[in-house]
Amino acid sequence: MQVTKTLDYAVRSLTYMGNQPVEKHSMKEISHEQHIPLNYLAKIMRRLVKKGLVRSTLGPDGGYTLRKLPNEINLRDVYEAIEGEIRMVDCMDKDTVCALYEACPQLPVWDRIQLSMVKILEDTTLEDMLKERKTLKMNQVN
Amino acid sequence: MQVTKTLDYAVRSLTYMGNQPVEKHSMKEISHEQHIPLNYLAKIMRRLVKKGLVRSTLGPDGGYTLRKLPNEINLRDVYEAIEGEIRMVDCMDKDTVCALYEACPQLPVWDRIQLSMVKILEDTTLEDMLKERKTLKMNQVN
DNA sequence: ATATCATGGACTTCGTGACTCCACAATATG
DNA sequence: CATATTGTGGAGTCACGAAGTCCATGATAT
Repeated sequence: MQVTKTLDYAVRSLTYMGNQPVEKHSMKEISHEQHIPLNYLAKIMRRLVKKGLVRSTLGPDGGYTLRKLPNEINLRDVYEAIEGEIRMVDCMDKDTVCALYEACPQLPVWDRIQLSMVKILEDTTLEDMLKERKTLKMNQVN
Repeated sequence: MQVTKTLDYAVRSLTYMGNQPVEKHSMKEISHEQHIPLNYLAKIMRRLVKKGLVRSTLGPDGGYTLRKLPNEINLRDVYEAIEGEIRMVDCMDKDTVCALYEACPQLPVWDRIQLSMVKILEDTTLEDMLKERKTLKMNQVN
């Protein structure tokens, strides 16, 4: 029930990109600015590319660009790009068979929690997070 | 972000006990009825005893008894007995220092999710789960 | 042609979930 | 009192996945 470092890295990379005026960012830049191990970041970025959240260009002056606007990328997309489908318990997988399924007392609870979690993730875009951060910063200054 | 088997075992043991007319249940009985490895169940029960959810008696005819009524035991108690304090990200730990804490864009989101999860867990008692199960069963029969 | 970027795979390390095993302590019953 | 029956508590095993490293390869701007 914990947020992995990998997911944290992904979110940080994306919010960083969304917050910069420039469009293109090299792995080196992101790695350095966000303190993420370069080689590990490479693996993370590939998943974001595969999911279509980010476009990559090769060669010198290559790098990554957000494929959508920050207000069009929600956290559910990011979560699923990194962790795969959201599933609180294995028996929620339709391929898994559980003898108790029909009468399982727990399932409705985990389902409720999962639904509320998914809703919050869906309702939160990169832009929301960046706005919230700026508000926090202003509060800090005053 | 998954429910561990251990937590599942704990919940199943408790709901099983809460659903039986008898008060006392041996590890053997619970293990057999709920298909939980005996030796592993022993470790789980220890945590429930330590947290005060269950009382244990030794010797022949010994076993475990719920210390409260099923409507007085909520899932948060069970969760924390098994997994410890609920915390989505490590930086929510007050002993952990994070340089970005004040301006972290993600923290509010994980916090919202954690709060909604805790609320659902707190609002759900063993009795709630058992009632829900019975409803499900009836639906199944009809 | 070469330096600079991302890609993709193999590999290592470490922690933890899910167990097992066993010696020990308490206690009910004959 | 002896013994069988129960839970206690600690050590140890095993597999898997998160986190991270390394490197050969492929694309491309200059």
